[in-house]
Amino acid sequence: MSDAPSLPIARQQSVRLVVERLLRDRAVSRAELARSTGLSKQTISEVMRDLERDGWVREDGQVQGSVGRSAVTYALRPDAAFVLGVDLGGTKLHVALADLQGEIVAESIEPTSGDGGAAVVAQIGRMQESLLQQASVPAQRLRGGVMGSPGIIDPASGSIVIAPNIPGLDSLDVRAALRERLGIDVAIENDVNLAAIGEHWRGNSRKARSFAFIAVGTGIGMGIFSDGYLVRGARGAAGEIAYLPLGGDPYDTRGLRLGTLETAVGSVGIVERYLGLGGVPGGTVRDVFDRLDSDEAARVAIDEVSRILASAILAVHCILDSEIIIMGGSIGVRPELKLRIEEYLGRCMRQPVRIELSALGNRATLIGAVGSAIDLVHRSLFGIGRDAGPLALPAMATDVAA
Amino acid sequence: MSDAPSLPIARQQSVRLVVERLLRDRAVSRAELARSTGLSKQTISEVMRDLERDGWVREDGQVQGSVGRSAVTYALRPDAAFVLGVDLGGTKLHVALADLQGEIVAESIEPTSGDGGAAVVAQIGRMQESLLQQASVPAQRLRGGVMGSPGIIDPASGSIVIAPNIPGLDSLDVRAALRERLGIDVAIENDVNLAAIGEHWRGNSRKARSFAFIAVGTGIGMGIFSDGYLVRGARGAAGEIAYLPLGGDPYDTRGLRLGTLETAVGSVGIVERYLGLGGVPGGTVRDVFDRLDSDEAARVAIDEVSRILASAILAVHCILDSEIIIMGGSIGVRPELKLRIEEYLGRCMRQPVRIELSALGNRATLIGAVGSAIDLVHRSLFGIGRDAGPLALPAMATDVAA
DNA sequence: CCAATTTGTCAGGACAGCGAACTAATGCTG
DNA sequence: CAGCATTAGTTCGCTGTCCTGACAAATTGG
Repeated sequence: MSDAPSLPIARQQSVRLVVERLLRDRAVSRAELARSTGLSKQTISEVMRDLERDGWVREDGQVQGSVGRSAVTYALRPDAAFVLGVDLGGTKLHVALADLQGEIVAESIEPTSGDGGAAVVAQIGRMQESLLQQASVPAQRLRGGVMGSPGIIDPASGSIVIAPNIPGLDSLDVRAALRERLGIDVAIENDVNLAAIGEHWRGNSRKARSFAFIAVGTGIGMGIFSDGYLVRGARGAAGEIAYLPLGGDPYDTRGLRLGTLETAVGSVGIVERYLGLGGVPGGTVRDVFDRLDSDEAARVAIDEVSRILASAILAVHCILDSEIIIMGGSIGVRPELKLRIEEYLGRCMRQPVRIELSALGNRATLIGAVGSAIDLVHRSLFGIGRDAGPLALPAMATDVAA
Repeated sequence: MSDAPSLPIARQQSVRLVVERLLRDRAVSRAELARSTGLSKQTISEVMRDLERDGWVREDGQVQGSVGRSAVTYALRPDAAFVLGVDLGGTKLHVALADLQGEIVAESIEPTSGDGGAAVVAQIGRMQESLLQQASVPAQRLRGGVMGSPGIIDPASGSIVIAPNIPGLDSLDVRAALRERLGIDVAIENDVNLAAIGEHWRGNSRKARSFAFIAVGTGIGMGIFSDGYLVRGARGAAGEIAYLPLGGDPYDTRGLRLGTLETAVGSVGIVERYLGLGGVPGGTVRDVFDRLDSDEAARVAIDEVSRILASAILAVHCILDSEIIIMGGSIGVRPELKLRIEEYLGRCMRQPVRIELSALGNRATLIGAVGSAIDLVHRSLFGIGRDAGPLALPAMATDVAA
């Protein structure tokens, strides 16, 4: 905090090099730091003295080299700062408090307030205070946060353009309101994009620099990583595959309104399809899946949905050449669906793309929010990867690439 | 050249700041540089003295401020270094020699040698020597090059994985062979990607940070920019929209082999479609377009192609949220096609994406190669934007964003 | 217990960058 | 036309980072 603004450029650079190294390996000795950064031993000593004085690092054990004096190793203090991750859904509001290592120290879920944007901001504020108290974290240690929300977020301003589920959220300057109420800067990002970030950080696409996360549930959406960077698009609407012209006629007015693909494979579409095939009325998507083995209509319906999803994945893969596709969302994580999609993919691709189920399930957005928040805090404190835009996450804590 | 390796980090940083500013505005005074970089006047003076001594910049006129002493302005010397741009097509080989400002000082076209990869490399070598002589440029001033080729280029190694038109090119280490023969480092990139870079640099998408360049000709391909970066994909196959599951059945074996979309709207597909509608046999795509007003079969055929292309553009736009779509390639640049596509887009999108024709035509790849080569040389000389991968072009000369 | 090796600190020097004072050039004004 | 305000660019002295080299401290192996 006190160092970033005032320190001269040269020292900032040195600090940055040291911190970047410390982010990769938990415990590093001063001598090792000197070797790997190319700085001299004294420079390292000085930097470490300052970092330790300000509470950013601490001694963390020793290391016995085969011969010679043993070295004291240093590690970042996970409790040097904390971040807030928020998953704002239409029905549930999930807030987590985590330290700089990504360890969640407190979290809570509440039904989302139905009284509009300002009430939701106040609710988040109350939950934040409760979590801070619960984990005995002083408020000034909280250094930033990220909130995921359905809808479209303008990449330039970071404000919500379209918020489908929460009335009055798009008319409010949520970011300013959150800063006012919480006392920290909170970046806002599309929930599916954050889920993709979560899977990249702690999930099933950790090693992939190019992948897509497809969420199939009530609606359908996608988060895209390309070369390790989140793809947002010109207006923050990249990955809105609800409107893909597959599974129906894109010139139909209904597809124009709700999205052709979403109409075909969203939860409403699946149930309608099942009924159209003579299925038993009065059930949900869950029931359709449960009847897969006994009910021919269910089998055919899910088969058709899988076929459409496979062609959507083919389309995505053609355009993005992703290394892996992660399936998420309440419907997307069903293994029965994955099996069928893989079968169809085998019939329309020479080298079918790898499909994996989300490892984080309904926590993906929350974990992505925490990960992004940690990255943002690192960036603001040490200027790491400052050339990259916010939430680009190329130098993320777990990114092992040199 | 001689400065980059030996200079201390702080000075390199200063030089980099100065050069980045000079790349944006042609002529800048020292006082202005001091203000915009935040460095002190003396530091600027010293940096400029060194740069001028080494031949990178020169005095370039004066400027009259409304009041006060007039300032001497400096500009980068365009002739400080030269680059080679190569467009390697299946039938034509196009090579250009350009200075650091992107001014092409000599260029030539030859039929591509039919004797395979090694012969092509030798041919490029001969053309390079001829161009250097023609423009009286000493060989040591040539500092780098970029070559565009159809096929898939591995993003990690930069070598050609699949080269459809030139036999023996994929088995050869083209990059090493070119370095050996030309004496410079030559990066290789997909031709459509380079065309997209060309349009971004000097064409119709100059201000767009997210756009797609779609080339429709014998085949169909796409180059993608997202947030100012070229999207390559995991294996360099991003933008291979030939396989999009539109305009046909993706589970058909023919679509699997040739690509569903390409089968439908490639030149062969257009002619076949025209014949199937009862058109006059024995013509080319050009003839079909020429008969648009007189021949009902031609009108319907082009209409259907436009409808399919519109849905492809819709698919691309859903996934990428591009600001603008540039149409290129021998078929893609036809205004008749653009008109019809726009009509269909108006019927399947609430806010139709902007469509523009390529401003560079069949020179797009060559110009993109020159632009990337200049960017690479800037990068290697001054370490500009070193965090970004090769050819990412975020700090390109014409990029006005701060 | 000593030699070898590695860790970490203590000086001294080199140098980039800054601030302030100063000189130089230009336009405006009385 | 002289003087003043303003801007451009230089010289000088200072601060602070970083490096080299020497040295003390700690640890292992013989």
